Amino acid sequence: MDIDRELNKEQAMAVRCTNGPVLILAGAGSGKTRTIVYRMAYLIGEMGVAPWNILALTFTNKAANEMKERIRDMIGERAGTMRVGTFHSICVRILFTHAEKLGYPPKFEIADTTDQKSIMKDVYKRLGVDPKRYPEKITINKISGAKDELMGPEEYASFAGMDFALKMISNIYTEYQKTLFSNGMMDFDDLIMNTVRLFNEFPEVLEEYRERFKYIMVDEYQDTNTSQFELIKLLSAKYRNLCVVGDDDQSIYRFRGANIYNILNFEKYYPDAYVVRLEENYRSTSNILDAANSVIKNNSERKPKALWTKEGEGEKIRYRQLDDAALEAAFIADDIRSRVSKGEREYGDFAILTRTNIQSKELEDALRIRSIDYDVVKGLKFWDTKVIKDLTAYLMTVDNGINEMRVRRIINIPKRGIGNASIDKISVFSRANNITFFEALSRIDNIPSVPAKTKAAVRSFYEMIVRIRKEGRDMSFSAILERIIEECSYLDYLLSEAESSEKYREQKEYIAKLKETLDAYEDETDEPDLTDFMRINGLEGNNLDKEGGDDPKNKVLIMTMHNAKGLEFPEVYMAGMEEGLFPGYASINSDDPMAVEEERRLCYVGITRAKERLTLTGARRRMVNGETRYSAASRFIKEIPGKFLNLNQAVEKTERRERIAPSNREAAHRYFEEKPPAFSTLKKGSDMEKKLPPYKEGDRVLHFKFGEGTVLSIADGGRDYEVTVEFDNVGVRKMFAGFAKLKLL
DNA sequence: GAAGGCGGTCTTTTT
DNA sequence: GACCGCCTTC
Repeated sequence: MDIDRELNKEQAMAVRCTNGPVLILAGAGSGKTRTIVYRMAYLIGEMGVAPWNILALTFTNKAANEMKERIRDMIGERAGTMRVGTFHSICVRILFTHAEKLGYPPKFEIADTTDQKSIMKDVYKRLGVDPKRYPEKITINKISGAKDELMGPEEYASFAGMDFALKMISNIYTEYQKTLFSNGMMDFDDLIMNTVRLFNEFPEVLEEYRERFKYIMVDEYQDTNTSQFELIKLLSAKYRNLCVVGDDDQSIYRFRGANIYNILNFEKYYPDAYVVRLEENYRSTSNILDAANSVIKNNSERKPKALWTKEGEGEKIRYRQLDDAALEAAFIADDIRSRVSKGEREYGDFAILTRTNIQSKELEDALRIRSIDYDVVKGLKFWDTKVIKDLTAYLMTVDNGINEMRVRRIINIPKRGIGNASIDKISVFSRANNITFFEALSRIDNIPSVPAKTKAAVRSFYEMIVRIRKEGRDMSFSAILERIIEECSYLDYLLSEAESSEKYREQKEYIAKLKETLDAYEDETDEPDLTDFMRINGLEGNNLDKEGGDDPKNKVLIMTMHNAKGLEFPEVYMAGMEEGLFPGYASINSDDPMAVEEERRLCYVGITRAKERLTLTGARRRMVNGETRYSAASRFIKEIPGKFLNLNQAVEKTERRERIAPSNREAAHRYFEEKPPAFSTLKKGSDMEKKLPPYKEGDRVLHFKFGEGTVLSIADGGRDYEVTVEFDNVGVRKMFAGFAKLKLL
């Protein structure tokens, strides 16, 4: 390892600065991971630090795995004793050893988003809360936010005080927490909060980990929330060897509680912190980098910085506005295909980035039709599927039956004639007698007012589980799973429920995948245990991409920009660059100006994924929530100076006409004749004639969808006029006069 | 208790 | 357009 030759000056400084708090401000593509990995190797190789004294915290499993791999490449097997993982997985490991101190069973389970929802539903029912007045989702978010700020139910109660609505949330929070606890579960936020609690309440435990983790590094520091900050603060307080790496411009998880001020104020919190800035970008051409810079500089809350590169200008960034989402997808797919057929690229060189997951549908269709290999990188989908939820609930019930929620889930799957009324009675009975829900099943005869038919069904369900449990003692997990599927005729059930054969096939694939995962787990674990299995996998969202057919590498990747963080591709498409989608309506309409800034950071992340060629696309028309929505080009496009952009409108026109499906041709023609392009900033040489709308400020107008409203202002937006209208029912909206077709009243 | 129909909501992003 | 929960009917 020759630090001075293999790293630049700043990177080398970051590596050599091993004592005390260090803040590495690492711009996109500045060799951040490289620096971290070298730093760890340096600590071990040059400073004589024992590998097991190093803790590296990341935000995603992907990042953790990459880091592990790279450090292993550098220092070999010794790397195995370093602790590298996500905040959540590290906390799980700590809690695994100490959960009993907090009163949890040592085999606690992790409640994922779906589990949270069903627990919340149960809580609402018991407390008699109206989900219409207090939507579950919002409540879950509030509770999650409280936990991020380390507020337990008691603290929340005193914070709520006499405020009625807050008190309601507080009551729900208390009951929710009790339910989780009695099910032996922790949700994601609990993992962090409880670890902090453990450290605060048991100083000897904290001391143990302080000694263990003498050197702490935190990646993606800009995404940490308050509880995570507290955690690393506690852990690092003794030796103070805390090195955080991040980029405030890439903070994109505020909605999940990330506190950007953790990084913005790091130097205030640690006045003696050594600060290194990595500003040389090794990834992108200067056109791409300059575009990214010019977008992000519109944000107010950021540390000023200047990314630069030795790379040449490269190609200009292309922007294409197509007429609808299908044409947008077709444009991208054709573009990729032509690049590949010319032999310039392989499929694996391309990534298509989207703002939302739903956007992938059209893109997938377009790629599939053209036989282009692709993969969609999806979040937690696998473990969140109905089939997997069902079957793991079965497995856990066979294993121990402790978790009421899981038993309830499957007691009537497939239909056995055990309805909600009876389930509730059993639940009440179990509480009254202080036994578990599953135990109550064996005493179903003692529960009054359950119909005889139902009782018989419950008995046979209970006996089946006990039977499989007994027989399964010396079977592999996947064999037990097969037994369950057989005994319940689960496949028949799926077939009868499935709305399409395609879906059924997919579900069977999921089952096969689950079996595989179970087998792999049993193979590589000394003392396999289903609770442990669930815990590991509940935290690892997408290991679906591990398989991926013949050549998993050579595929076009479709993913959200959130998912793309930390990755890079020779060619990147950013699809859906439209006002209302990106930035999304929620952020535009938010009264918090920081909301749009977060979207802009996401845009910055997207742009900086591209190494050589970046294409931005948008659709004028898009189906959203079952209705057509017209949108103007994203403001982010307008923030990119023209000199970095290439707008080849002529090309677009011919492409567009070719791609229209015959059935839509007529409608499309009509559409083109009527509608001038909405995109407005690129005025030079416009041959469009813009017409002054027939209304003026203060006039009452009618919109085909939004109804009546009053014109607030009309602004010259280049090719078209931008009209702001305050609608009586839907509030203030901005639109282009050419599109909106407002009628004067 | 189950099945089928209706109406409301959702789509931001994830550990 | 899809999904979910609620309601009605059998």
